[in-house]
Amino acid sequence: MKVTREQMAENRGRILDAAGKLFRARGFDGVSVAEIMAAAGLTHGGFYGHFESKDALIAAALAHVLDPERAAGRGKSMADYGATYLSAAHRDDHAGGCPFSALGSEAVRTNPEARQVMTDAIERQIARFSATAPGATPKARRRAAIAGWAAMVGGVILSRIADDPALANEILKATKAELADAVSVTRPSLSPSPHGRA
Amino acid sequence: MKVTREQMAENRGRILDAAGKLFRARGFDGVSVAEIMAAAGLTHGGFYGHFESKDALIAAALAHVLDPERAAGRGKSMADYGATYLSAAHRDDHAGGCPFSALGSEAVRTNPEARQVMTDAIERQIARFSATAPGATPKARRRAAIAGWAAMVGGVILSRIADDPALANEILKATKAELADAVSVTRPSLSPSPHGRA
DNA sequence: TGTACATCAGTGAACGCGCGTTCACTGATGTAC
DNA sequence: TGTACATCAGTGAACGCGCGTTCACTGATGTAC
Repeated sequence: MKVTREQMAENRGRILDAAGKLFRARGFDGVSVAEIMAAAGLTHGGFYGHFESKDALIAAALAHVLDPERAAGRGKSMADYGATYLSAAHRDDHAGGCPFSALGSEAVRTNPEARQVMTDAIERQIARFSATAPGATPKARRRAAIAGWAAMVGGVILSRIADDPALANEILKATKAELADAVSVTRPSLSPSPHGRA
Repeated sequence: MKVTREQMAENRGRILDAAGKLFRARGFDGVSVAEIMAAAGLTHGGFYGHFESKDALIAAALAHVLDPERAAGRGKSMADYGATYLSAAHRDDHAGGCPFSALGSEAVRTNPEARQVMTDAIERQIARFSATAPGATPKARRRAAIAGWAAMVGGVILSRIADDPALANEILKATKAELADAVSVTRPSLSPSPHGRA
């Protein structure tokens, strides 16, 4: 049965929402097209009216989740962002959390469209962090932004792998603390009075 | 046709080698039992004489790759280890590289045995890095060891995702440089003359 | 505004395929004498 | 040391299942008049 154009657009959105959550929770290979469609309140046969293939959905779902218009914590500094990112709440929220920590090592092997979507998101994240990262020059701040982003992603992944809750929490806390120090501590450099944010 | 006990042990070793490489290169779901057996020079039917299931192989292959007796760069300081870890050579060597950067986000969803194997390896890595990480106290060094390890894992994963070679290499270089700085730079603290390694 | 009909979003059965796993069989091994 | 035979590692066909994808069909939509 045909459906209104608005209904169809809403259905597409629900497919993307469901795919974004399920992929992050269980991985690209851990979720079937039929499960995603069921989670969106539809039957699997209609899928190919919305997307060309499961691969195309992967790329579209990542673009949906990483949409800069909908990005979480947009006004936050790198330090604040890092504190939230490295929280137990974010670590435990696989389905709703960052796609890089949820799907990072799998994303390496997805299709070129999805890789491109993630590459753009990495560049955007670095550019955003560069504004509030520590350092006397734009170059130094960008460098700190990249290393900080790497520590966040690695920290959450390692914390999620760790079976022992104490170790898992320690990883989060340690990474968060080092990140906070890097941002707040004045690094000794050639110029004794740093020009970066104190 | 039966085979000598030594031959059987060697076959098991070849299965573990092949599984370790193929899983890192293509992911747990991206490789079939038959492919692993073929890579080990055997046919798939014999697999269940060596392992109870594919899940059991995943745990055994991770334990094999992460075996502390065979660990790479055992004598290296955290700084040296990080420089090698964050090299283009390691990033490009998916099959022979670190299982955490190759399989990190998938490992979160594997079986409890495999999780346990990886948890032990994380703890060992932290303990090892703690010996040469920067910091005035054991606590501070352990903290730096954890954050450094997180940055290494995250840095390689992000560099591998990045489709643009310039960005991919920049991520490696930036993370490596920040790590080197953290190790070499004397952090200002309450005590003006730091007790940690200079 | 009301009617007639072409369009097409969604349904659900069916497809072909590859996977993990099982099993009857083979023939070399290694033990008992 | 030599022989007879029970054991069992490896083979390859076969299994059942779930997956991505296709397709004939349905019936509400939305357009042409």
